[in-house]
Amino acid sequence: MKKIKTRDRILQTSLALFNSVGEPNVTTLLISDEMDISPGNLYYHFKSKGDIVEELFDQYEHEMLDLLSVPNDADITLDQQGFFLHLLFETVARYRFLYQDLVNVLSRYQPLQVRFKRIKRKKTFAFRTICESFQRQGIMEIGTKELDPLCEQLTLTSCYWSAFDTLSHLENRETVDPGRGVYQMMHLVLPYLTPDFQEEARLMSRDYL
Amino acid sequence: MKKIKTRDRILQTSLALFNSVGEPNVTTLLISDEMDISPGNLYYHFKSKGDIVEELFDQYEHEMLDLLSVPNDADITLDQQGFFLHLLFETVARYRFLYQDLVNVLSRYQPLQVRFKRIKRKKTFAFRTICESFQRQGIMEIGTKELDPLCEQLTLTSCYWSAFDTLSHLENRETVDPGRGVYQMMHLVLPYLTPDFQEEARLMSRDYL
DNA sequence: GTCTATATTAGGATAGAC
DNA sequence: GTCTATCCTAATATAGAC
Repeated sequence: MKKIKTRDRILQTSLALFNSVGEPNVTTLLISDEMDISPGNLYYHFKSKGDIVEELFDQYEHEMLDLLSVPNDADITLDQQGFFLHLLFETVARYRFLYQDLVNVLSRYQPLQVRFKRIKRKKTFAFRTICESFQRQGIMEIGTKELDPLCEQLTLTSCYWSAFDTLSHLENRETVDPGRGVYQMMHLVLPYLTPDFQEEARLMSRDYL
Repeated sequence: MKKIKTRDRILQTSLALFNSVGEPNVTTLLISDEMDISPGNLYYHFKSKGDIVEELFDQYEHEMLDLLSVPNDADITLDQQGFFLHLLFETVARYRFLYQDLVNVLSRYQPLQVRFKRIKRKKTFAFRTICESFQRQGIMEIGTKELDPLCEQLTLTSCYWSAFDTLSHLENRETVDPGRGVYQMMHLVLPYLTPDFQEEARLMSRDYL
C-alpha cells in the first residue's frame, strides 16, 4: 500500500483528463484542481504543460515501438494477430487524446511531428510484415497491387478508429471499447484470406464484438 | 470583375487558414491581418469567431447533405460511384479543418455535435444504398454480416482520410489530393465485387492515383 | 514538496471616431 | 464599412513563504 508520487499522479490525472475532454481544453488549473493540489505544486514537478504532454508521448512512443517490433521471419498465426491487434488498440485508446486533436497537438509541440511520423511508418511496416508472413504460410493470398492499399488502410484504421468511435458516443468519453476496432481490422484482412482461414477469422472476429 | 464582399472574404480567408494551420491556432487577429483589414472590421461582420466557424459548417453541411441524397432505387454504375466518391472527398478536403481537430471543435461549438452525427449517419446510409444497388445489379456480392463493417469502414475512411494523409505531408498543408482517398475507398469495395467488375474497378481506380 | 499570491500574456470582443 | 484604441478574461507560469 505504497502511495503514488505526486509527479506520477499528475501524469495519470492529465492523461485521463486529456482523453476525456481533449488536451487543448485541459488547463493546468483543471489538472491541479482535480488532484486537490495547488497549481504552484504542479509547476514544481513540471516546468510547463507541454512537458506533461511530451512525457505522456514518451510513454506512448515507448509502448508502441515495443509492440511494433514484429519479428519479420516468424510464422504468425491468426490468433497471434488477433492478440496483437487487441494490444494495439488498447494502447492507442489509452493515449487517444493524441489523435483526437492531432493537428492541434502537433502544431503546438513541433518536436513530436517527426516521432509521430516514424510511429506511423512502423505501424504500416508491421502490418506488411504480418501479411507477408500470412502469405508465406498460405493463409493469405493477395496481389502486389493490393497489399499497399491494405496496409495503409490498416494503419489509418488503427490510428483513427477510437477517434471515429467517440464521434458516436460523445456523451460518454471516459471509456472506449477496443473490441469493435479489432473486429473492424479483421474484416479488412478477411477478403484476402484463403477460404478455410476466412471462416476461422470470421468466427474469431465475433468474439471481439 | 465584381469585387468580393468583405463578409465573404472573411469566410474564404478563415477557411483557408483553418485548413492550413488548424482552427484553434487561428486567431481573429490573424484572419484580419491576412486580409489587411482591422480586427474591429471583422467583428462588424461577425459577432464572434464561433459565428465564422458555424457559418462555414453550415456550408459544409449543406453541400454534404446535397451530395448524400442518393436515390435509393436507382441503378448506380461503377463510374457513377467513382464520381460520387470524387465529389465526396473534394468536399471533405475543402472543410478538412473540421476533422483535423474534431474533438476540440465539437467541444467548443456544442450545437454542431448533433448535426455532425447526423452527417455521419447519412454517409453510412449512402454507402449502404450504393452497395445495395450494386447487389441488385449483380455487381457486388457480400454477406449480410460483412455489409455493416464495410459501410462503417467506408464512412471512417471518408471522414479521416484527408486528416490521415496530412500526417504524411505536414510541411505542405495548403493542398490535399483527393485522388488517393478515392483510390483507397475503391480498394475497400473491390474484394466484394463480382470478378468482371473487379477488373473494371481495378482499372478505374488507377486513374485516381 | 507544497502553498498562496501575483505577474504576464494572448486572444476574444467592444466603443467610439471617421 | 472601416479604423484605432482599449477592455476583459482565462490560461500559463513565477516568486517567495511555510
